[in-house]
Amino acid sequence: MYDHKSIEVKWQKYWEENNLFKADDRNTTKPKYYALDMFPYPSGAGLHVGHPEGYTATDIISRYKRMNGYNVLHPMGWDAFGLPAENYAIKMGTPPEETTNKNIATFTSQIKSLGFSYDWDREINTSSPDYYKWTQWFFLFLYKNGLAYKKNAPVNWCNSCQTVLANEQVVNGECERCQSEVEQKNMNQWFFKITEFIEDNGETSGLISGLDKIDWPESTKISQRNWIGKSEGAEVDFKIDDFDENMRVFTTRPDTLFGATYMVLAPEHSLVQKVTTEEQRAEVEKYVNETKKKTDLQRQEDEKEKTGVFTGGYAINPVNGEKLPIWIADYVLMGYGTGAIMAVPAHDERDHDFAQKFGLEIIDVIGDMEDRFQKTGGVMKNSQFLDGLGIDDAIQKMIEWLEENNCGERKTTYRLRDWLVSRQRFWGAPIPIIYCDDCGEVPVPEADLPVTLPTDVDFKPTGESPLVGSKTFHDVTCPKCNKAAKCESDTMDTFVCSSWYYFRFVDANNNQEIAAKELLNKWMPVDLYVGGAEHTVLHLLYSRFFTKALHKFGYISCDEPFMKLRHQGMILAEDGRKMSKSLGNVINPDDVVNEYGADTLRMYEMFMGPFDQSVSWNTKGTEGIYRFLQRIHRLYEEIDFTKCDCKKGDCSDAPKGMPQMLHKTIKKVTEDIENFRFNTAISQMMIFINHVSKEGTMPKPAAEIFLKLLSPFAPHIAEELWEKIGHTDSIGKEEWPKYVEALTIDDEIELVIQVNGKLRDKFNVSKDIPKEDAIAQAKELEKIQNFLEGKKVIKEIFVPGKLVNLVVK
RNA sequence: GCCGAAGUGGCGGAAUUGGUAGACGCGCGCGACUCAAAAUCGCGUUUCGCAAGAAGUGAGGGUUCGAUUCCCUCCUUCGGCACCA
Repeated sequence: MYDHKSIEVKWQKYWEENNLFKADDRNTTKPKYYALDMFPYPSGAGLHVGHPEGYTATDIISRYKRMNGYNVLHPMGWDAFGLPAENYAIKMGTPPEETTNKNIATFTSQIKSLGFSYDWDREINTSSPDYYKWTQWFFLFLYKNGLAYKKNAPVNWCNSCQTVLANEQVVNGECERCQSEVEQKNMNQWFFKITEFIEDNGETSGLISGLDKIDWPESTKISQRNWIGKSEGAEVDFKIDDFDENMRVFTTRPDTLFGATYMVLAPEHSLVQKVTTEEQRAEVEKYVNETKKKTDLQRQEDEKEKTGVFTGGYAINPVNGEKLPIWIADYVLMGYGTGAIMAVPAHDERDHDFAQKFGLEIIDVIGDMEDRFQKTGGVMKNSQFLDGLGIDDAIQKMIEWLEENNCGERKTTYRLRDWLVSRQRFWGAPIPIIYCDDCGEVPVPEADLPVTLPTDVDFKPTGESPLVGSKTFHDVTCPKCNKAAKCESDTMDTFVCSSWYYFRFVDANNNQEIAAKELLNKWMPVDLYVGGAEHTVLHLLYSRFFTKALHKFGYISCDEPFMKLRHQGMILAEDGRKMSKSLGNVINPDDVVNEYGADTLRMYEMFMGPFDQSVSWNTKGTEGIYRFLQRIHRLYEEIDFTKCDCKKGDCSDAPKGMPQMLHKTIKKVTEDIENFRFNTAISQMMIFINHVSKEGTMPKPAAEIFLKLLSPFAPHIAEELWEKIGHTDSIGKEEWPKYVEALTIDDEIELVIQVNGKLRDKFNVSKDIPKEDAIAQAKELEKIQNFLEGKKVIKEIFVPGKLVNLVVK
């Protein structure tokens, strides 16, 4: 009987006691393989069935790679800082540390019950001082190299969470966490200079070009490129009429400069006051104030209808001296380009809408276009020295002209801004900076790290970090002059902690350095990284930035962290909706493990559908897998190997199609694992077992090979049956089976006969049948003759080993 | 609006250097075993049709001896971005 409970406990214990999954730091002969999961946030809800999907995939690969002779690093840890634990503290008074540790304990036992081959000696927890000491070290590393700086800046402020958010955490003008409206607020905040690495930086490949050398889903790369948002064009100076001052604009279409008919400033632009005339002042101020009150969300709601006000001022077009009225409008954003534009209503859709609404002039400067707003096709007109040129040539010529005449220059602009990392929260890594009245901003000396979180804290949010209220934390002495000073009271965005954790795994217990250099160079980069697609921009972009920073300053030799990336699809509830507590449709992995076992859960999640696709859970499907495992178990109990009469280890002399079935299975499973097609690997194993059941016999070598193929997917039952058929050591130590290509091809094939491309008949024949014989035999067939009657065969097509197609008329 | 992914039986899905559409699993039907049930095993299961046969991979066209696969037009769903000049 297949007793999954006792089997799974038995082998998990065996693996642990025999230290089977330790990555070997000292081995120099085996090639290394670093297989990494996105480490989870240990939430109070416990493990979700979505977690083991990715974990099973990396576990299959890890076990497979070990059997192929690799030295595998496969670690797990906890992304443990974050708001939920702190919010719980606010509500219930329980310290976040306590909540977090409790959740970690739950996650640990849940994950361990699934039999993943993690090297638990390297377990990390971002909220432990042993870890965040190095997060703080990383901050100082960036600071010392000019990549971390403080500035007063308008920031996204969530009034409900009482903290600043990164641009990436603002979704539709709302806080991604609590969905309350996000306000703009000026605050003094820490930033990381991610923009330094957009383009190649010395020897270090940039965030854009680096994408070309990594094996990631194309859609993820495109998202990253879009997020970076590179635009090439020019900045152009327009003289302001009556003032000795320039208004600088950014444009990607300098070719359309002769078509500019008005100018627009963002309402927050510093020139607004200056250019506004007395007659227009009241109206302008009213508009500016209205805009200030509007949140991003409201601005988006108004998207359809353009609004704006004429300032009364004029600017001079540098190419033709035209006087252009200067307007203010909120469709021009202060945060992008220069916060000012030249408007070309003939060739920009937004400017066109605006000009139509306010009756402004529209001058066409490109003819023969399919779409006037597209940058394709067309010939310049009404543009003096550009007339007759194509758009691309005109852009180049105009930029040259601007540069020669000192009124503009070539310019590339990016959407990506520097990363704002300050958070006014408690449950995060404290920023290791001290403010001294005499010495100013002083980094905490490395020897004094970690700056630990205090315990005398009131968690109620005040708009300042709860750390401000802690006497023990806040009051310190200046490391330079020893006078009384204040410690920075903000903590770091939790994304900082999770952007470098994969470096820590290579040397997780080192208390001298972030990780020993030789181990960084031994294990990095990560060979395979698996996790949800929701981290497409944030986490992955930040991690790449950190890697590039370390590379640039000589700490590591790779400049991309994750060579191969795969996303798992989402697992939906049986009803096709997202699993959620409120809908009551959540599947708890513990229940599945309890009822059917870890092997069933693992295999079912791999069998559900293509790995990267969302699929609905189906309880009947888990039963199907359970039945499959029971069937295997029964087969191995009942089968009598003494009946097997083949002598060779690869079963090439076994009877009844067994060699082909076996070698096809080895080939299919091997290739499917390599290509992340776990669902079809499993179906091939089912085909194999169906075949064997039908035959009622299986040669022993085939039985052994099959268990090896099964072992990465369902390791517990594989170990158990491996023992049952007489082995004393772990199946994980075996070598991965090899297939013989010639044995994967059946001697006899089913030759398909088509008439006019339609299947009419088929017959079994040797795979090597020559064309003439095949066609002659096909024509003999009764069914085929019926179709040929009274007609003429005008063409005969033969695909060796596959089909004959007779074209008749 | 833009970018991306995807549309195949009752369901999840398989098959793409163009070559038997529906592998494998679920569900369902029939049968065997059983006093009975469960489990298990066997057979069947795209639709219409008694059959021969016909239709069929979101819709419509095209290329081809042959298209789920390639090309064009369109529709739908999901995911991401969103006044980025």
